[in-house]
Amino acid sequence: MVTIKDVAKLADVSIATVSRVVNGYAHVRPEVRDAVNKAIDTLGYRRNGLASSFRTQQSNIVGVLLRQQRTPFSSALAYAIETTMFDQGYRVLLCSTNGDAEREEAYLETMLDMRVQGVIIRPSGTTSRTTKQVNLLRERGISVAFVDMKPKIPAISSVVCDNFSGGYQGMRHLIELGHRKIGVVAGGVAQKGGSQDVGSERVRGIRQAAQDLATDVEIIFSQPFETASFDVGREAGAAMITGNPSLTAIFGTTDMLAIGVMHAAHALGLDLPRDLSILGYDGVLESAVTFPTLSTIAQPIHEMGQIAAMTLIGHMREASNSPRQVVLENTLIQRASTIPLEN
Amino acid sequence: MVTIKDVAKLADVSIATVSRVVNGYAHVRPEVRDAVNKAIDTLGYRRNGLASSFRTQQSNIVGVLLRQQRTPFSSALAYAIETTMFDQGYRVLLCSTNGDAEREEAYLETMLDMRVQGVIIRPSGTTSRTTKQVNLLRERGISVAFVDMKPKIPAISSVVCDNFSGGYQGMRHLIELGHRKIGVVAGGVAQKGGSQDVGSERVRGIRQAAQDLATDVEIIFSQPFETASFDVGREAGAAMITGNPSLTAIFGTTDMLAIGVMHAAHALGLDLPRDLSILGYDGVLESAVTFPTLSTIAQPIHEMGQIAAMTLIGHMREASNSPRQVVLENTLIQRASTIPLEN
DNA sequence: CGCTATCTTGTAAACGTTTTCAATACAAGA
DNA sequence: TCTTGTATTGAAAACGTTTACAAGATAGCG
Repeated sequence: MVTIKDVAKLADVSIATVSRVVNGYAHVRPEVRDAVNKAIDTLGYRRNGLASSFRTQQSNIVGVLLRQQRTPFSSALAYAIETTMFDQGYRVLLCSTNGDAEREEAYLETMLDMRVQGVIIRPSGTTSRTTKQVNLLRERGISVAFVDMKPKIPAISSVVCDNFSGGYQGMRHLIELGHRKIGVVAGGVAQKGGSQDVGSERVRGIRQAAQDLATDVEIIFSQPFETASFDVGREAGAAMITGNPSLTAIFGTTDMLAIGVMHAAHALGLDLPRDLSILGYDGVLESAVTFPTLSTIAQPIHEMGQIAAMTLIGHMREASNSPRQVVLENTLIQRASTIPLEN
Repeated sequence: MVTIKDVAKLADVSIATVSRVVNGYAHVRPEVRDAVNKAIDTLGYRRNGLASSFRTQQSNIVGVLLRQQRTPFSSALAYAIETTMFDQGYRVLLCSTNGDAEREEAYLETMLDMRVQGVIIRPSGTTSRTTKQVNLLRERGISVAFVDMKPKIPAISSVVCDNFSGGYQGMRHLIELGHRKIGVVAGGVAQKGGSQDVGSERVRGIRQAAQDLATDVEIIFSQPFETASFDVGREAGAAMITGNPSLTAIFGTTDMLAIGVMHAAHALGLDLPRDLSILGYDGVLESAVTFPTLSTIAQPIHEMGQIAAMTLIGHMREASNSPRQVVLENTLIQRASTIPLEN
């Protein structure tokens, strides 16, 4: 393996000069620079990143810890973060833990080991473990940012969507369409009672909208599910529809949930959207391909990832940057699954 | 930051001994070992991974280069690779390039810089660039494995599905159901004429099955699309259905394509699956949530990722391992979208 | 021409670890 | 007791870079 020394020898300069050329520093005579570059080309020299990372104690790597289950949302978010980081010269160590404590532990060690410059965490609902992890990271001077969940410790930057407002908007949409008897299949709700999780927030928004906007609205809630999968949606949807035949709309607090409900409705022979309006939440790819296409409260997933990445980078580059809490708005995408109530 | 020296001083041993303890080598007296461990705990010492990676020139990181567009398939594959690698003690540098040459270049440099131990590549159809990249990697002694595409260079291990057989199976399924006039919306076909790409293979299988299994089958092919998205499927599906009203089945060579076709059919007022059977290919999550649920030729995505990872690890640990070409079978998942032809 | 400021370059010292080599201690066998 | 082999340990040399410091060269200025 050809090292800086070989280049120095061939170009007849010192290794310091080669290093300066490689790193693009000023104060190198053009002839010398050219000679060095020629030597580099001749030998096919390539800086040993392990050595330079070691020397500078900078890895240019950031960890992305995705605790929640692998979902379309997660992967879209990861992708947004990765590309943004890439453009800023950072590389991403992706850590999908599925909430497995052991795996988290190991990943955290890797990150510490690699001296990652920063970490973006999408925490799951339960945060006791998270807090400990975050403290460990910050003790070592590693910047941390949260995405999709507000931290309990306010000293940490975060980027979240306003799930309360999103729930509110969704409910308003349904009410404005004339629906008065509305089912809500709620998922993504932390079981430990932490009320900051996205699911609970959405439900809060839904409640508030019902209270604000119409006196005659009746909401039927499913039990609050922790997981928000297609299967959960299908089962809860089936139960809800058969148990409450007079429902005219169902709001799933997740697209996958809503899609599950849609299937249940189909299976029960309902004609969608005529017999039942269905509204989702997330705006993931899948919501665009259902039949009928799913109206949904869309999250700006890409923007979330982007802003989270840029925020973290801000902290990494300037440790004194004060933390900031970014809240993004969700927006209703009206597609075919929600229609006005026929009287 | 506390280093091995601090530990050595506190435990009153040499740094060599500390290193031995940290790395779990034999030949350390139990008392000494305990003393060192105590010192480590007291000081909160943690090995500097950058330093040890540098010293050993081993990063324990593998690159995963996903060239093709971000799709459910891609992310499922990435996840499978990541978890397998994790279990084997490796970490993954995820490189989504979307086929952007500049991005690929930069990622490749990062990988070389970081001295990744190996790289898994899912190449896109066009392989001229790939070949150059692979050579560059191998020159530096970095193991390479392909996933989802056979390499032109046979010296490289690969894991692929038998797309020919998959196409064949799909066609057989439709023929056995009695369909004789079948549309094929073909995507994922490399434009450069390389016939080894998955799309072309599937089409070959389809052709062969038609030839083998029935004399009276008529196939209407769409143009071969490079992308295999929902939108492409919808448009091609609409054109195909309106242009050939007597079709009784359509085979999309990708789930997203088939889902697009399904939408087109819905939009044209067809009653699915009665009026038209639709078959997909991939077995991604989305195929299970359509209405009607999509019959599909499922790829063992997780297994592919897993085997690719293990194969690469094999090469990394034992450079003399001879390359192997693994071919996995696709299997038909019959759901609701394909039904026997009513006479 | 001499002085000073600025450019350019090289020397050498880190960075924190792993690992080779040699030295010591100790136990077992003769 | 002497020898020999083995277990345990430490000293010191890497690994390839970056960078502080110093020194020499050059240019600008009076």
